[in-house]
Amino acid sequence: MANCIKLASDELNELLLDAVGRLVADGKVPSEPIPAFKIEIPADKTHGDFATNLAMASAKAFRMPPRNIAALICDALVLDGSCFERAEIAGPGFINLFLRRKWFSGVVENVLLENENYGKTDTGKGKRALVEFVSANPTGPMHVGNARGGALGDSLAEILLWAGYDTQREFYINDAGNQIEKFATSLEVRYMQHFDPAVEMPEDAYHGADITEHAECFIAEYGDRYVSVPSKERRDALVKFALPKNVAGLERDLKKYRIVYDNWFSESTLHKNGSVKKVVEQLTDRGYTYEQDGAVWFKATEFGADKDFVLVRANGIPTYIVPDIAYHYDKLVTRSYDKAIDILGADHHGYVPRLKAALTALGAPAEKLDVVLMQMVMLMRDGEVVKLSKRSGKAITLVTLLEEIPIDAARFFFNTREANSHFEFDLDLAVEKSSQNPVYYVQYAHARICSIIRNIKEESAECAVSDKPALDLLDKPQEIELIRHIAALPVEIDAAAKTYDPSKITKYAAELANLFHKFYDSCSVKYAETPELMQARLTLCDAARQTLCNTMRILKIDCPERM
RNA sequence: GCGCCUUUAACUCAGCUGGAUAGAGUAACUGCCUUCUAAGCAGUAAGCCAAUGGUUCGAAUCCAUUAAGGCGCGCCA
Repeated sequence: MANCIKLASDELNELLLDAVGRLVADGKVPSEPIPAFKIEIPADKTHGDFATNLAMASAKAFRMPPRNIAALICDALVLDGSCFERAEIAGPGFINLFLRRKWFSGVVENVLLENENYGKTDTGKGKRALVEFVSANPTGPMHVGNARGGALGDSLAEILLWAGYDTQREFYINDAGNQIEKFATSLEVRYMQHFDPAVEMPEDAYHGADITEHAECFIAEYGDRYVSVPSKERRDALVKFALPKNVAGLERDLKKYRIVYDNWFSESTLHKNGSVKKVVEQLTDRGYTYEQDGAVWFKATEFGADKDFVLVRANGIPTYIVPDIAYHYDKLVTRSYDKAIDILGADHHGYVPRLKAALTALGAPAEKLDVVLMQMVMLMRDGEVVKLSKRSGKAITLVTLLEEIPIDAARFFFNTREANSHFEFDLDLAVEKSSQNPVYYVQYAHARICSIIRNIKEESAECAVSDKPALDLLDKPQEIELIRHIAALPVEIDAAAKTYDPSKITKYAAELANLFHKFYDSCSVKYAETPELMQARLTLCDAARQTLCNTMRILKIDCPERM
């Protein structure tokens, strides 16, 4: 039987329910429904391995003081044959439970049995999930916000995989619509400027150097062949030339960031196969649209949104949200994912209810769409905010960022905060004093463990005194603490998957590293009192290494064996 | 004006669907390498949990109001 916190917690839940059931049967407490109660892991270790507020939560229902109820429950608890050794009453009526020594040895054995799979759960078994993230505009380079979204989305997808979901990563390419028109205009102007400097770039077009480069490459290949053709032909040629290069660039840069997508989904396919048109038609057929000032509006307020919005402009061109609706309809209905997750910037928050309203109106299961809103990244340099501006061409791009700071650091750092918190990214700190970054602390722990194992294996070939290490020799507080935390990985992964929060995993990793460093400091492996103890500790080191390595694999961070 | 997010130590942030003396990392100060990696460990100092009311056995956590900051509210995406 695999030992982990999750199973112990489940077992405790049953034991408690049994005990209360007996009390009710014996008439010691009134026959009332048992109120919801919590089983938690106390922060203070003297409060046991688990604690429950059952007695306090049921005080009202049983009309008795919490401590009296706690005493009755403790008497009625049958711990024989369970993984618990004893129960104590504490504070205002908490019941604290202590695990048996043997349980801890089981944890270590289990990690080494499961190895690179330790931590995986089957919570999402049989369910398909899609995580869409970054989906940066292909008209220009990616910015720092995309760096956060990338680290977040990619780690989240990995967490879902570990939690048992059949998960895919997807990038949505906005290769149609107004942005592409603007892209075309920008390219066209740069192209024409080469032959006639008097041509001016509109204020709202893209002024970046990348546009000029594209134009120059185009000229190198085609020369003035497109100067005197109709504008449409020229624009199409330029876009057809530059856009695939940009998309390939996105793919290449993201790969450098260790992000590889399962799907690249083109918006243009939704136009070509008629899905976009169908959205408007279907909403109209169902009577959810109306005309006003020559535009087609969707009655979003009938589906819980704050206001109606335009689907088709007076000029006959649909707004950006129509292909988005078609796209999400495709995820939820055509491809029928059980879970579709979008990672979006917080500036999209008003847009989410509208999208969902339209999906609901189309009969799609909008509740299967979960949007993780990510707050802005504030870049700080010299104590001042660095403003991001795509137009100025001077914005810090993802590529520049990754040239400045190690990828390990970036991926870890962006996942140290919840998506929902504003992120202050100190460039000076990340660049100059990168050793302060917690990622090094975690990697150092891994390298240290490897070093210990390496040393012992080199020096004493006979380090294995028996096939089955005497793991119950591990009883120092630092050893127990370490094991307890190792045992928590599967719960932590489930929690991260449930709340869509990879920062739980970075916190877990940092805590694990910390507990290892403490263990290292007080429990020598090489100079253990007996060979048996040395072997037991060596085994624990290996389990800690494996656990640390697994969390770092989730975050796609290197596990260095030497530092 | 309306909506979303934020406000906890000097700085950056945790605090899990209300629970036991409010935590961590930086920065500051003090110890610890003639033994496995000191990128480490141990310790000290540092808080009116933005403010005020409310809900109850119990609130940093839930509710209301206020204040400060960020972001939205387009026939832009």
